[in-house]
Amino acid sequence: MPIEDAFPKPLVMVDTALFTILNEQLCLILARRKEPPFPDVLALPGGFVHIQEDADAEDAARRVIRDKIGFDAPYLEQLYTFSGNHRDPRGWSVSIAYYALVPALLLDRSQVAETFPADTLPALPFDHDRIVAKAVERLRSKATYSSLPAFLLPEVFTLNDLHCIYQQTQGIQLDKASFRHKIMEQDIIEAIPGQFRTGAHRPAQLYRLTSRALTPFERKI
Amino acid sequence: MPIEDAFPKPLVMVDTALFTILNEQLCLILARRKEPPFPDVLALPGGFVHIQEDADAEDAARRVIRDKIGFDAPYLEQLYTFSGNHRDPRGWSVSIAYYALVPALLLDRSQVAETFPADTLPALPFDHDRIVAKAVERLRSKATYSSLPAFLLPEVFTLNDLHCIYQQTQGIQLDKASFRHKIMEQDIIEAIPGQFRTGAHRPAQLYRLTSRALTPFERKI
DNA sequence: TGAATAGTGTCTTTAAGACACTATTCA
DNA sequence: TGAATAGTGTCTTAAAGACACTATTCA
Repeated sequence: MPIEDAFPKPLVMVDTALFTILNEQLCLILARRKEPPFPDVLALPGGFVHIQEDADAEDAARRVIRDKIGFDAPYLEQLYTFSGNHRDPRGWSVSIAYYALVPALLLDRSQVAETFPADTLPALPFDHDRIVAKAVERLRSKATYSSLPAFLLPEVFTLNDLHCIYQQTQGIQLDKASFRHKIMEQDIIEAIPGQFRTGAHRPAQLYRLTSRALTPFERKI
Repeated sequence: MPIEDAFPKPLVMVDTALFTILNEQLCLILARRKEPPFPDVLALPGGFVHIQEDADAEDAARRVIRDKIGFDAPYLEQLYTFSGNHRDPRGWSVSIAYYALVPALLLDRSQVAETFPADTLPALPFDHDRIVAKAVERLRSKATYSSLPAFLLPEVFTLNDLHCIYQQTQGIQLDKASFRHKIMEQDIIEAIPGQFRTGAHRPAQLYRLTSRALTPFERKI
């Protein structure tokens, strides 16, 4: 018997924390479970790794997310791996958790998703509350020193939109002038020449990200 | 058939990057593999998760480390989970990677460990070079804004020891006076009253950590 | 006393934060 | 013209970095 078959194998799944901003609130997308255990209960979207189908765990997470919202999330990152005998009644399990950021605008078209404010979630099965806590912590932390919050916005946005999203992800007020100075120093966004959002009052310059990848800053925003 | 048995399970293992400082160089502890594949090859210490024995993956990592160096590492943290079909010839596998910091002093007593400078490692099997790269990156990053490097020192040390270890983990020179000012502001260490390291010249005040836990700083060191 | 390590004071430069100011649009 | 949003200039405070200085021990 090969050595690797001498050890009973744990269950291996991925779970995803999908963030979006709705009504100026940080929200999570939950899915109603179809299978036991906990059928019909709201939980983080997730599922078993399919070793014939998925190239790796990140691929499995992408599949889960596509099944749920119908498209790929603009930002996806591995969060943490949760494991042990007590987190799932089916036995010793490993959940490779991911978090992703989804602009609310893209979401409106798909009807499946149920969103809940991150600070008033329903009771979650398994250890999904631990996963959520860790995801929120990571998001808040990276929001202070990277372009991460910009992935919650559509491709084109104003400096005011960006200012608001940084405040919402961090949960604090940021001085408007200082925020603008610092963002412009970071070279993460560029003005779209001649394009403005018009509305009730003075038109606002439109911007886009200079890079599709996450950019860390030297200092906090 | 329960739904969870409908999916073939991946192999699940833990791998550990064990850091220490030897001759003022950042080093890793490697183990000679006993089983196929790659028997007798140097690799990161690791092994399958034992679901009857290990409470969770971190527990498995602690077991692997104890087997290797004979005691628990003062600092242990989950690093990243590597997965996929191509990283192990035995099939689709998941490796939950951890990194740990071990003071060289403790290490000298145990004979088993083979240490290598982190920048001149031998060729490693599987994707262990990726694991090492990620571990070094994490260590360097956390060294800039936390008490992490202190876990490479014995419990009692001088400010000069600490200064050196911060320079070695970050790979840059740090001004002595500025370093001392900033460390003392962080309240992570306390002088041991009346205790000094005597030697060739002026005796140096001895210090210890105020907390056994990692302390993050507001700003970079 | 001078070589070696330990430890401190202070000046300059740079960044952070606060806040008041100007600009442009529409009703 | 005044209300609303957009965008800028500048002053004060605090932190970062550089560097010269003092202190203590032993040979």
